[in-house]
Amino acid sequence: MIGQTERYENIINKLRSDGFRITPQRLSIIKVLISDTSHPSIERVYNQVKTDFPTTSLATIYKTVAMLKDMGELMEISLGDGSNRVDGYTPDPHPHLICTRCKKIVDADVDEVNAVNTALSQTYGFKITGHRLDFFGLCPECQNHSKN
Amino acid sequence: MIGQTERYENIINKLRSDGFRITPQRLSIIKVLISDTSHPSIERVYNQVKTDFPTTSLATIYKTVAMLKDMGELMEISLGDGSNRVDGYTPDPHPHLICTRCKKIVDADVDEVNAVNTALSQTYGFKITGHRLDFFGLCPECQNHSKN
DNA sequence: TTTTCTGCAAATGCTTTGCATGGGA
DNA sequence: TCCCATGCAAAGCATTTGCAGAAAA
Repeated sequence: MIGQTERYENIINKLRSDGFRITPQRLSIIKVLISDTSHPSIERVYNQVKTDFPTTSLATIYKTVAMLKDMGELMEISLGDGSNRVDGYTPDPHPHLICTRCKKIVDADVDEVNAVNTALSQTYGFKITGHRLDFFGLCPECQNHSKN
Repeated sequence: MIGQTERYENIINKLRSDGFRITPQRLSIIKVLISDTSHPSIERVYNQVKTDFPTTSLATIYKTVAMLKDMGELMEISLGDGSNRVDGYTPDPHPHLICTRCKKIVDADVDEVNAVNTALSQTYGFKITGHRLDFFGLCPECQNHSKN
């Protein structure tokens, strides 16, 4: 796991070498994405960026997120109910634990995932390039006061 | 794994005991869903049902699919690109292998998934009630003629 | 100066909803 | 008969697109 500052520099350099322009909006969006560990919605990213750039539009957020996604710098997480979230904090694939009550999303990291990956490649002949592993359930907090 | 006929009966009985009415449209939709192994889109289900009931509306398909989803009889699979598919063939959670080139979806079944499940519960304290495991990559066929 | 990016607004596409009619129970 | 279900059309909503002006290189 590399530091945030280094990661930020890397992304900027990649943008530059890919011929993309470095705009203040993009810098702001990248900053928010790599520092927000809460798996924010696009709307939430938008609101955070707007504190820097009040004139920023939602469309720009969408475009930049799509660009970074193409570059492999972030993942999209789709909740069960149709809504989407962005995970730019850790670009490497990893499972998510999604609390169906409070909608909290926790990054999980267990070795067994690699075993599944290997087993699937060998059994089905797929060349796996990515995965989305979402586990739905109740987080420890919600297991207690979940009388509803 | 139970037979299709038995599964069909089970769903009908469950509908009845839950106070839902048995309509020819519902029967037709259920038949299509539990027999179609291709992980069809809603649109595809719609077209198949229309051969039985030409007057069927998309809205009815959506409503029935939502009902069956609530009953736990089917899953929704979200492809990377925003489009959704329905998996009503096997109601038990299982990983999907999604080919990003030809959009084929393969049901996978590997023991290692249970190990991941257990590890997550123990490590993070979540009470896991469901999961959606999508692996993206290239199927064996597309690995060959994928020069594009 | 050239070309890309931004931001607005309109368009899109999937899904849901309201409501009058039809049809199970 | 009573209500739920259907099907149409309209509404909703998140996301995408077109385009004129702004800004990076």
